Amino acid sequence: MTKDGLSVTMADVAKAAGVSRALVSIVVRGVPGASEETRERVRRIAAELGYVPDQRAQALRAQAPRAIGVAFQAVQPFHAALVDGIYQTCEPLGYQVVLSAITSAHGEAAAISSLQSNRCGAIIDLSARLAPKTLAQVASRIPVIVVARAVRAEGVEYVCSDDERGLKQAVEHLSGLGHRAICFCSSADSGGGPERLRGYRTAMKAAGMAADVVETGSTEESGYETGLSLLARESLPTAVIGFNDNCAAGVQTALKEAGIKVPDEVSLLGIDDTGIAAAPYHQFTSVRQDVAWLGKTASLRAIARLEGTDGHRRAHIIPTTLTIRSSTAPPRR
Amino acid sequence: MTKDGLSVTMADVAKAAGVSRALVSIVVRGVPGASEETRERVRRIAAELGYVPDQRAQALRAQAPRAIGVAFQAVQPFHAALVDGIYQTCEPLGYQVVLSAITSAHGEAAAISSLQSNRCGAIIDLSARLAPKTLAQVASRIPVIVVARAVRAEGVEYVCSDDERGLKQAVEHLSGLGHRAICFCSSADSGGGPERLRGYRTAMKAAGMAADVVETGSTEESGYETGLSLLARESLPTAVIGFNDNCAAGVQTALKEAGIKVPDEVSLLGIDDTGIAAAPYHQFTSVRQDVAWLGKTASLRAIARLEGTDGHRRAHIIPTTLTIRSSTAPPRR
DNA sequence: TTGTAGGCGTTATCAC
DNA sequence: GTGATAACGCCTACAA
Repeated sequence: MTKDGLSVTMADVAKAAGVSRALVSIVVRGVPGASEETRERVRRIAAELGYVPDQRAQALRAQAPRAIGVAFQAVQPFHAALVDGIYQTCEPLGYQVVLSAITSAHGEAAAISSLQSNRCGAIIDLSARLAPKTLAQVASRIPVIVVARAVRAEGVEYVCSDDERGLKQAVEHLSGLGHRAICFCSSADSGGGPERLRGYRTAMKAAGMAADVVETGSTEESGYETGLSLLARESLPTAVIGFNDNCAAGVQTALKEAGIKVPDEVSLLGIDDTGIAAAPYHQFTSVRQDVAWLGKTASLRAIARLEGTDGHRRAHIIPTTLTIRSSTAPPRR
Repeated sequence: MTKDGLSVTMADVAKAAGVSRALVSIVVRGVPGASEETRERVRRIAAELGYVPDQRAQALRAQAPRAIGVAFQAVQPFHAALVDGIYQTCEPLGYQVVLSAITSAHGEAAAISSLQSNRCGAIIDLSARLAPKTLAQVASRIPVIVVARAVRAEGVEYVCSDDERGLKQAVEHLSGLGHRAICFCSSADSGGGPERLRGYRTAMKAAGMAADVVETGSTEESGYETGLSLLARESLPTAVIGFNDNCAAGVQTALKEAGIKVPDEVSLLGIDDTGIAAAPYHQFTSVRQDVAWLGKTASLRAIARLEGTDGHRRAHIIPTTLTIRSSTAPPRR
């Protein structure tokens, strides 16, 4: 039972054990300087009292910051996977992960500011939408690593997938199967949007095909709308690349409702290779982003910058791979 | 430019402005005790230096904790909405929100422990899977509020939707339409699972119908599997209630693939009323959980317990409502 | 093996 | 209107 709701402190443990605070510190940290007997007794009393070291006091005392701040959007499954990867990399290395969510009530600026006031040594921003100038200002004080968006701002590093090359892989896969009419659902505003579009155009040109771009969004719903617009055409393309898996799923639903079979009549390709692509009734061929690698790279860069062991770099481009499933096949003659 | 990468402190501002630290404190907090002229100058210099108050030091100095800890799973869209609601309630009231993610690399116990060592005054657990005894132990030191799971543990409060009544609403809606063969996809292990099942059984009995329960999971994939198992029966039920919207979506996909039309041949009902249910090509009738209300209630309880203004209560049950869309209709004769 | 002193950044109290 | 001083909980020296 704690006294008056206040949390139990190191001094409480020391008093209860009849030793000094420093000794308690030695024991809980497991450093040499105490007899095994004392160690045992102090540990037992600490456990009885429910003592938990105060991280904030520890951090305040510490010279160098040992916390990595992460600004993320809770609604994004992609972010969830990245956060997981960041924990996996940072905690074993002894770095605390401090989270700040970007929500409607708590924007990106508030999230970053909260991370700053928690004295994080570096910030990983999974959803950089702020003006480059603003980010540069933050970066002049704390190392900033942006994930999944190519931000050109002074002092800001970014880590993202090689979207351009990913689209090239997608187009080459389809053209290798014999497709000549390949439509790309583009979403210019989304992260990686410009790169994906550029990669598509370049690859189509290289293969001697005419580009066929439809502007859409990154949601399943917008994919569905796009699917309807394709069905309204005189003739369907033989293959469609969704902006991402969500979008491809929406396209598929629209096609299915119209009785168009995938891949018999139209081949369908997603991007990101999320759980949706792998679901048994989708089985999309998809351009895979290596989320674990992205998270690990961002973490390691954050730590390197924090420790000052390494200078600033601008970009880290992570390769993509193509996961081939049953949604792509040669076109019907 | 900061010196040596160390963050700028109140003392730095004081020195640069040629005043004492206490005066800087007065200015940044906006409390009376400084001339408007000085105020202006200090503020300007603080901004130039990029001074941000150290929250950890503030908290250390403060007598009572003013932080609410939240343990959540980033992969859950439901949690994202709750976190949003918690920010919306806590921050305007002057409480800091401290997040700790529950991931594969960082389990529930680690998340709670991290919250404790950050000296949060109360913990909101969105994903309580720990043994009640373990939770009770935590609750003996810090107020614990569990969301979306009825946890019977000493000292633990929980806030959840009235799942039992929600299922009753669902069954009554269907029986009102004339359905007599209503199948429920149950997921006993998920949050609210037992309550939903109980509500279904009670309502079916009250309506004089035989219960028809299929065990499934909470994912779209498991719904798809369940859909296949229903198709293998001699005759389909005239209505199916998915364990949640994901599950219902999976069932729908399986039915559609087999050429079964919703709601013409089978009525389909989801639970949670997420974006999936509202999507144009699903349009599920769904039992709505009031996520904003859940988040607000959990936050207010956490604050009340932290401030000690209010004693412990056990449960807070939030009513559900039925959102009726086009996936439910009278059965075919 | 154990205890003492000092300081991390902040704020509250009290003199000036 | 302003400036010293102490204290929050912890850790690193250093002294006993």
